[in-house]
Amino acid sequence: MIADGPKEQAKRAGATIGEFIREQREQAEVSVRQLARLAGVSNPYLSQIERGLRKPSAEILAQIAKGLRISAEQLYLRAGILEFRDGDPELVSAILADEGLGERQKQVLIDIYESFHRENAQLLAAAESEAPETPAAAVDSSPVTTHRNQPHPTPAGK
Amino acid sequence: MIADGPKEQAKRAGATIGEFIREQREQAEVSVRQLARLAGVSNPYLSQIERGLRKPSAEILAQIAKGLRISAEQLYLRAGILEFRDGDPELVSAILADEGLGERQKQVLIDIYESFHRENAQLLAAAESEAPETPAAAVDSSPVTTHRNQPHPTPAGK
DNA sequence: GACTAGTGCTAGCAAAAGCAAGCGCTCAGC
DNA sequence: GCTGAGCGCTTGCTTTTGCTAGCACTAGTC
Repeated sequence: MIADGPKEQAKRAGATIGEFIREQREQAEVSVRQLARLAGVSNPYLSQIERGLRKPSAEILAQIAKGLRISAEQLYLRAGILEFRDGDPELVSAILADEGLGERQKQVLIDIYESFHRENAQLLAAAESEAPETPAAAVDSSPVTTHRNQPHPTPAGK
Repeated sequence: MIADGPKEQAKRAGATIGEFIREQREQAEVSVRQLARLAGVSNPYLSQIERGLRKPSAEILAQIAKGLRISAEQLYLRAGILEFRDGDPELVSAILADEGLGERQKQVLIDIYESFHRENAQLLAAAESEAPETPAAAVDSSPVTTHRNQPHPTPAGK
């Protein structure tokens, strides 16, 4: 499962996963201590993880994911525990092809997906017009801000 | 992600994963030393894992999976690192890989997708229990008659 | 019998993971 | 000024992980 060079992979993963956790934490606008408390890990250890000084176990990653309110798989992917699965170029097509969903459920999912995309695109455009000298920062901060403001649709499809 | 009682879960996982690895090894008719060599871990450590004396990291599990020629995800599931997911694991991966979404938006989509699947599974079960004498009518009225993929994630072995 | 090859496991150790205690710093309030 | 609260990080410790060296045992060959 580990493609090649477990040591190199782990080293790259160490830098990647720590940066990713920090990004998510900053987007959520919580401090190291706050996230550590939410996640149930020690704050020095979280700090070390973010700086790539430690390689956390899957269990710790799951706890951090819980604190960040994201799925553990996302952290596993970036930590190299799971592999990205290529193959589906179009998410909409994949949704439509899923035989475990009713047609209306498919439409609900597609609508939500597309509305997320539209909002992200609008925020990205607005951020670029406001801050043309820092486009990376604008991209990083936009999706979470949008998600916060968007009311959750209830899964009512039948 | 960890459902309940991380300590109890880990303890049960310790017994479960070790027994599972031993079963797979015995089915493959290889010795502890042979599998250890194939997997690139020490044979005493593999023996300890099988007997539940140690809790191996995801990296070690991935190596053992490679030696057993099974997917690492199977071992992760039994070790409690991954949880079973409703629906198509490839669709979940596609959502996670979509770069036009924020991480929390991805989580929202996955949650909704899974809840749809659970609803459909329940409706399918109810339809099958209600209409044993008219199977054709039950098939027509159910939103989804067949589910292509099993709830298990597909093996990612390469 | 001795020897070899293989078996699973014990014991002890080094390295790594994860933690608690505490540091120096910044900021707000008095 | 002082104090308290919060910040991220350092340090040292305990526990856990994963390993090496080696043991006792079995089976086969001479």
